[in-house]
Amino acid sequence: MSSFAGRMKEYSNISLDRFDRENIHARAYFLSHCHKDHMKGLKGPLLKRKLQSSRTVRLYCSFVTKELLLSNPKYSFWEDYIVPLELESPTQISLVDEASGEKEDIVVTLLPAGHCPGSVMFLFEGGQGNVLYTGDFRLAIGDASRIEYLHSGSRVKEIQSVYVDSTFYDPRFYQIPSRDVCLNGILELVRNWICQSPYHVVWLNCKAAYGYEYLFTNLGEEFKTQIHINNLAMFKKMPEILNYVTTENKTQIHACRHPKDEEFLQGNRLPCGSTASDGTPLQIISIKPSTMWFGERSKKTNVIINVFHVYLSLLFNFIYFLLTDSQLSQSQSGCSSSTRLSGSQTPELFSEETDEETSVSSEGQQSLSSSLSNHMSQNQNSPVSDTVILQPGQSNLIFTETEVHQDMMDLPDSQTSSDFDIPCTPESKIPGSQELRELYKKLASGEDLCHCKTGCSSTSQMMNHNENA
DNA sequence: GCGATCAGAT
DNA sequence: CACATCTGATCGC
Repeated sequence: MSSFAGRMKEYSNISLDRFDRENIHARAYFLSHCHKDHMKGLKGPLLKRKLQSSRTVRLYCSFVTKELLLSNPKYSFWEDYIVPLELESPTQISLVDEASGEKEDIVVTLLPAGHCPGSVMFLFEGGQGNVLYTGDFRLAIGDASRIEYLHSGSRVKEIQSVYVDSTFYDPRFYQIPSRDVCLNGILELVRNWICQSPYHVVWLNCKAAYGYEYLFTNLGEEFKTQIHINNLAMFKKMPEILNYVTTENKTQIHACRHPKDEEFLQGNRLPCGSTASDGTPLQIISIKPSTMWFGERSKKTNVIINVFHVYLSLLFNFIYFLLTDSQLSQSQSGCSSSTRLSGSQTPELFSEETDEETSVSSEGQQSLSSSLSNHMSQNQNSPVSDTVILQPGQSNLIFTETEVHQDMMDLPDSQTSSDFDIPCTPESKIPGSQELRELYKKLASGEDLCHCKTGCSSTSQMMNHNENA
């Protein structure tokens, strides 16, 4: 769950993905995507009243997010207060204090985040520098380098702070399979199941509101069918999705939901209630698309497939791309800067120093060697800082998820602080701190990293077959 | 009767 | 315990 309080230090009079408490008084609201844990407060009466009394405050999001939001009647009061923005189209926004008339202009650019339909990252440019808020995102290697608005000419823009989804900021999530690998695995699995008889059906156990659409469209296209879902309202203006979904239940592929869907499955029934008309019991394979391939121990789910988030090695790649390269271009272009890169050009991410003062974003000069592991430990009875500076210069990395894992760099040799074990991705291993160190050095030296194994088509790599299934 | 918060669940 | 929710109990207005 997102633990981000809603405000960024550079532009503190706007709120993102949080709309409760103090955020109500922001001069503008930004919604990165339409998942509930990023919408806290968004249907609250306090916010509703604020909208009616303000002449200037608006909610900014993508067109698709607006459509998804308004398809839920609980949010229909937003209709007149949403300003949808095109992707990759810098837009100037005036942030007005209605009491004093004081005004600040910023330019915002929406960048596709690859997390679910309509999901974006926000790039803000203004008097307090360039700031990137990623929301939840799932990019592949190389994607960031293709985003025009992260560049200025041939160089990467200097980014003051990155507010980043850190859900999988943990060595145990070093590798998770790519979307393509997952999709191909599902296609193969579904093909081998539904070809057996008309009574062999597939149930996709989709927990979140959005994010499975690429599954629906690909399955629909591959098997020339539609996928049964509970209702179509949210996709009514998205024909490219609507073509592949239906509310009629005569299909072999279902993604329907019911509060008691587990009970339905016990009785060989789908959550939509459908059974074979001639009384033949359905053979149901249940597939759970989730980032958490290990979370289901209840015998109910046959196969778990992962979706949604970026994973650690890619996160490093992304952060490296943003932070180091912009610093590099800064020094190369001779811009005024107090920054100097060390000889190796390798940030001391894994320094053993214990200088606490480097942890929080202080003004002015910062140490070249702020330690990541320091920020992971709860010494001095203080809460874990969600700000980590891992870069020479002024760039900050700020996590927006629940908590930063305590034992980030402590595996596997000195496994002391972990209260529980998370199984590794099937057939991948946990990288030790030495391996991570080397990975980071490779990233810093600009080596191209590709994690595709040759011939990695095996579905077993991504699927966790439950023995009781 | 609604919202906020929390425990418990998948 | 993590995902992204959803449901139900309890408390306060």
